[in-house]
Amino acid sequence: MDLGSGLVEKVDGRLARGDQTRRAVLRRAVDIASVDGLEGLSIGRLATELGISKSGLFAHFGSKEELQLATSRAARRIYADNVVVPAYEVEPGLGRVWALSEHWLDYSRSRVFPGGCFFQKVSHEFSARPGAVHDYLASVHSEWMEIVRTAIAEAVERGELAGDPAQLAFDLNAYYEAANLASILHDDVSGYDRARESVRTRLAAAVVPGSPVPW
Amino acid sequence: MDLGSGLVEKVDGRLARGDQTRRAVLRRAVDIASVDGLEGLSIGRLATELGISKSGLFAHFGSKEELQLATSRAARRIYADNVVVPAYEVEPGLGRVWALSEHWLDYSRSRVFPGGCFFQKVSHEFSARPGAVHDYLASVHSEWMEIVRTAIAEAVERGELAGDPAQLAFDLNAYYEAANLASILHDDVSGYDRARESVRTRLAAAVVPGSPVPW
DNA sequence: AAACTATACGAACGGTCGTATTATTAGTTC
DNA sequence: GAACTAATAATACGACCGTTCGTATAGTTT
Repeated sequence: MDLGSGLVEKVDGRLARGDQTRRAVLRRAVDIASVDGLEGLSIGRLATELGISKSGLFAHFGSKEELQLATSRAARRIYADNVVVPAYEVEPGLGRVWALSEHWLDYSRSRVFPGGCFFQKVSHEFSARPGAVHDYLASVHSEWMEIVRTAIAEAVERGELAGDPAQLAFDLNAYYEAANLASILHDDVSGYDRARESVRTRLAAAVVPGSPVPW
Repeated sequence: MDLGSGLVEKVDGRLARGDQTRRAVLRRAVDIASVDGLEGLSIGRLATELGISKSGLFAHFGSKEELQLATSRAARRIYADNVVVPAYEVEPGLGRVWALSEHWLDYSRSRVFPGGCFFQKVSHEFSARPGAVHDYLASVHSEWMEIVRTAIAEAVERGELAGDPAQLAFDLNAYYEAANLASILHDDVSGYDRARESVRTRLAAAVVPGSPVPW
């Protein structure tokens, strides 16, 4: 997963003033959007909460859609930092698949975004609408599913797992999403234990006998 | 599942004029909300699309929140008619569990609501917000999970399935939801086959040996 | 026929939305 | 310190939001 190295910095590493603002805006924007969605994220509200002017904020993005896209890109970055990067520190194979699951559930449970998984929220919001935001969110979804599928495929290649990687990736991701929704909707974290158990059972059923398991 | 027999009719079975309007409004409202959410469902837009006045429409509900609640109740009715009722025509046991899965996936695939499952959409929209709409959607979610869990528990009692009904219900529901999102986000129905396969495999692993299977 | 109720209408309210234009400030460079 | 540029603010616009009000029309009841 390319994290995008486009940090706009001055030569000495300090951020230009405009980028500080932009960064602060996006930090707040992803939090708001995870609760109220990308449409509920209004420019006026965002400016008020940050104590800056609406027009000044608007000048950074040029349009509402660009703000939504920038917010989604910022969220992807945070998502990558909290889920993908830590899992990639584990050796490829079953261990990494397990790490992906654990980090995903932790990422949702610990409310890295206050409204739960940012992409769950806004992907549903834009799922049936045309436009650049929909397309970007669909691409992030595909990218994520490919990451899970690849991790599983590596475990299969190593002889630790058996079965169709795409099918297994579908199942694991389904557990994550279901736990995320249930926990937010009912303000109850028990869904994460359910999901963890589902992941463990599903993986156990696909483990090649004799392989060591990470749980 | 109580479908609510509160049909407001005149003695001869004809609907009063106001209820005809109300019914037409809600029929359109659930479709709009399944695409653009319950916040994207604006009173002005709804009135324009139906060719009636904004104020006349508004008088039927009294507030935006009441319209959202009425829309959600109408959607629940449609959901029950398309998923729960047909499945309940099958004898309790593994067959009914399978029927629930098949009808759910059909309900989503056939776009009973143009934006996919109404409750998937709006549950995410209101998952992190307080209010009566959130509470109602949470109760519908619980009600649905209980329906699935009970159907599974009946199959366990009959000796057709083994395992924790709540855990199994969590898994099956997760497959439904994941298929729904993937199919809408990517405009691709292949997720339904994935989900069907996941359901079949998951149930097969829980079937008590010797029991006949419905697939 | 008269009285009453249910239903729908048009106009307007204050507020917020996204957006555009213009002015003012702050930072950097010579 | 002056000149220039980048960043932020001020102000305003038209559109739409949910909501309220007063009124007209249709249906029902007496």
